[in-house]
Amino acid sequence: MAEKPYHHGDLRVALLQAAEAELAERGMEGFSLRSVAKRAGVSHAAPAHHFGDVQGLLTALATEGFHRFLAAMQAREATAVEPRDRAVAAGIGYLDFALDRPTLFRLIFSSKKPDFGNADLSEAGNAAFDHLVGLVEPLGGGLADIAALWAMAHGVADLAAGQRLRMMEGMDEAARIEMIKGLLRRVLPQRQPR
Amino acid sequence: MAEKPYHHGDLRVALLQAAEAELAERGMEGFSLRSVAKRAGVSHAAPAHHFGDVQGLLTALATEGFHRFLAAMQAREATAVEPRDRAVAAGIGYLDFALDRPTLFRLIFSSKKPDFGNADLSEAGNAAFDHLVGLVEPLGGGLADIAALWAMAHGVADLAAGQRLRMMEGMDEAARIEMIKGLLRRVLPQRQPR
DNA sequence: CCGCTAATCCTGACAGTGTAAAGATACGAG
DNA sequence: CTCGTATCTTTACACTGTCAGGATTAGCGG
Repeated sequence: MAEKPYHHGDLRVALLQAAEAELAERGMEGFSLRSVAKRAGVSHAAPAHHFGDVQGLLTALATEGFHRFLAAMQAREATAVEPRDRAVAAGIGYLDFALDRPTLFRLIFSSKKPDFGNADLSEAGNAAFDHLVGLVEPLGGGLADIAALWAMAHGVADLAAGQRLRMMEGMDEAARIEMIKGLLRRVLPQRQPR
Repeated sequence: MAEKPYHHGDLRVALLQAAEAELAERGMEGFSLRSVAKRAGVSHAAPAHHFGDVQGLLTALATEGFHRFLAAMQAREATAVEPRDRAVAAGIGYLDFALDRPTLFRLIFSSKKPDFGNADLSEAGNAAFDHLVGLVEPLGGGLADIAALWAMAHGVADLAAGQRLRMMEGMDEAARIEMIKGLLRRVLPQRQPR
């Protein structure tokens, strides 16, 4: 158990953790590769070997971000059984992720730094999208219904991540969730009349 | 008419134009103050006198961005008369702005670089928000209805700005607009029954 | 028209950034 | 045990934002 072993042993995941912490603290704008390396206790050029350049690091981080994003939706869905309730719950999970990790949310949806042509990242993103599609399907929804749920969930989440929903700040969490659920229900396909 | 007058004469607006062009070409991430200065044909330290630092420049640019954002909504509203149609049209204008100037849209809604505590910027942002509120008011809508319209319009616009709405890319503009109008109508307060 | 102040712009410097090249170290297969 | 190779460090370079100080000129009272 040397103080400073020349070989870290698990630098790749250590760098990803450090990058996420750095992103959470200093934000997407003030993100620094050298600072990430310092946080991981390693020289500033060490990340290059694992990720190539900063884009490679952020691409890997975004991939992990999409996995957590999907997990956040699924966690909320587990509390519901009816298809409509599950779709609404997924929207709440969408918001959860944006509130818990706003910078990761921005890295995934509003940044151009990751390489979205990367196979792993693309796959992770498609998985999240396909999951949303699968939620609308049992409701007999079409393309417009998928877009509706997605846009509403994303709109709420992105505004919340940017702290642009001051109207929500005065409410306690339960009331806030109930209000968002109401918004999401508006856009779901209505039960067929008759 | 000297070749290079020592005093530019109108450097402030020239820098703002250069900054906007730079933002459109290289994106929010690769934005460089020195490059903006070079584009305006001026030394790298010249902007400091007019804007202080890069945050000052981006704050001024964001302020102008909010004005154009509001104008984009109003331009679409002019084509409608009914209150409901006006609210829907505003949503289309929201999308117009995000598609025409995605990086400016991101500067305003997804960046932390501008100083949103700045009086001018704050006022410009509030004006846009207040305008949205004024659109929902004649519909008898409450707080939830404002949030609904805002979130739906913002969700569509932000996804479009990030080119995450591939389902829309195959459609011609008229069909796309008609689809978005349908999404926006979903969230507006329904006509009171009876 | 003169002269002075203040606004405007430039030059030079510094710390910090990402990345590439080359050297140091240690792991693991043979 | 040896040696190739993966891993990490050191060094260097161009670029960034910001600051200090100097150069230029516009504006204006006299």
